Amino acid sequence: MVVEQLDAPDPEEVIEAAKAAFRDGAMLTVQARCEGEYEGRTSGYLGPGDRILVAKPDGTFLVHQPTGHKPVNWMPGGGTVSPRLSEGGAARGAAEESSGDEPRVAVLLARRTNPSERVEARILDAHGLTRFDASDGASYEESGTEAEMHEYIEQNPAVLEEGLRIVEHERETKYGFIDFFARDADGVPVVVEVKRIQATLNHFDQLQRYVSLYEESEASPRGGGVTAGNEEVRGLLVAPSASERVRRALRDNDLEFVELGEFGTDAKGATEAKLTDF
Amino acid sequence: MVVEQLDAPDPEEVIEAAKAAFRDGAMLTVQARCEGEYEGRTSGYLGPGDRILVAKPDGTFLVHQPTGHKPVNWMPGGGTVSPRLSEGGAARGAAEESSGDEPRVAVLLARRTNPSERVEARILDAHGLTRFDASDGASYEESGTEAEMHEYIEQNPAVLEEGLRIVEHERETKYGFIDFFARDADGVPVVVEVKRIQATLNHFDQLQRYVSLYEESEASPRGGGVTAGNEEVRGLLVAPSASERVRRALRDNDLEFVELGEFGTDAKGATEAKLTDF
DNA sequence: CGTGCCAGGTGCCAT
DNA sequence: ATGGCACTTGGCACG
Repeated sequence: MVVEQLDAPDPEEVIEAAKAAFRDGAMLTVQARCEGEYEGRTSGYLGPGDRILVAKPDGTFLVHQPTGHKPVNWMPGGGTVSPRLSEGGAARGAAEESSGDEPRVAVLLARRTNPSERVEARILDAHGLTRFDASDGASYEESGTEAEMHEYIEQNPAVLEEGLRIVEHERETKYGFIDFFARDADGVPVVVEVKRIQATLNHFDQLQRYVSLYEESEASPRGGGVTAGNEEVRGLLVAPSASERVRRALRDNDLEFVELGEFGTDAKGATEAKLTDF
Repeated sequence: MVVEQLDAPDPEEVIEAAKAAFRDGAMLTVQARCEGEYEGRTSGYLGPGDRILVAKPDGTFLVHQPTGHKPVNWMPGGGTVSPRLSEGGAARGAAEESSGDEPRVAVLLARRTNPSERVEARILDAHGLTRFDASDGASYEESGTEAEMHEYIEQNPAVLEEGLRIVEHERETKYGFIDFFARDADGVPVVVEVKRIQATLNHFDQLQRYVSLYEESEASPRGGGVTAGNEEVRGLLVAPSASERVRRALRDNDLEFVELGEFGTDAKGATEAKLTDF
């Protein structure tokens, strides 16, 4: 049996099922009305409502509200999720609990260290529970990444500029990594920063950091010359597009923008994915 | 009935349940062996394996493998998820499908525009399905955010430096937003960038951008003076910590680092959360 | 709607 | 472990 479902389990059943699932390395899904609490890098509280809880064998824990892409609360893998029975009432403070005979509720507590943090979900009403003995050996294969864009540029530096010669890829410098260090047709050094998406001000920042570094570090060994020699380093920001703010920032700082989109589909045999389009 | 569970539903049942759930604005969870495919900002493929699929009424769609915090495939809200029956076989290419009498499989297709992208999950074997008519009016309340750190600094500018006076919060400039614009005890202008976490090179970049901008924009109206007057602007990066690289970058560019952690727990009545510590 | 920027960012890979 | 950086980043706030 790959899955095992419980309908409206009581707290004890939730705890039992959760313990068994974690013991056996199964995934657990619970549909429930619950409260949530997080304490760690920040802290927060989520009042009662209907959510889906997911616990994975690697310690991952997710609390999903009915809307939104991100879990409202979560714990990355590496820690542990421990189920336990607790007194009813709000997670907020014990003061609200008046009498001692409140109904017991199931609690899922996810913890980890480094950073030290915890998520607690108090299951006020479990509507459904599913245990899933999942087995998955596949891993996601992606293409169209910036790494591929780098390869494409390295193979076809002329798409950036005629006569450009790539000297080094991922050059490490005192302040960070330059995507490409190159020289133009006249031998002038060129620092290249590549972005797969529309360029932002932070991307401009990066390029500016690398270029000003280069100016410094290469100018200093000259010694004698005052602000000598090598203002002649160029900076290229390569991206499919850029906002006007970014273009102006580049211009004002004597940096250049190279528009490059649809890499890999230009020169080579392209027009392939168009068939499954609609 | 808040939840409705199906055990090992056949493809037709999956489609029916999915249609009904989407029509009624319910959340859908499916435990299944499936393939995944994404096409949009990049493209990618995920071979067969056991995963949990979650579809929300707002168009959110998630594919979760047995490990990892992030869904392996997903679609943010705003689009639509549409269920449909399709021929069996790999999503990879129609060429692999030899005969026409393959078993039909249920497919969940999530799409949106702007950006145009789609995720397709081909459900090869549905182990379990749960429909959840969830109702959740609560929203997450968080504290310890950078916004609160800003408030704290605005109330207690002396924690940054004795005699510092905050002039403006969130000042907009030509290239972006300065967290604080201030003046020190001598009236010298100070640009302040605040980070809640360990400072990174990008954070240094931001501060550097704002400072050099200030130097420019204030120097130009002076007109006559050659590189006149106002090199005298200071830049402060405020964060709980910073790597050595960042500290050096700051030093080399005549910017300053102010270590500030545990904001709000210093001056005020603190030592509160320590009780629920273990 | 785009632009800028924070996020409990997360994940990957390097030293 | 720490650091630098991309990410189908997502999300919010503001012009």
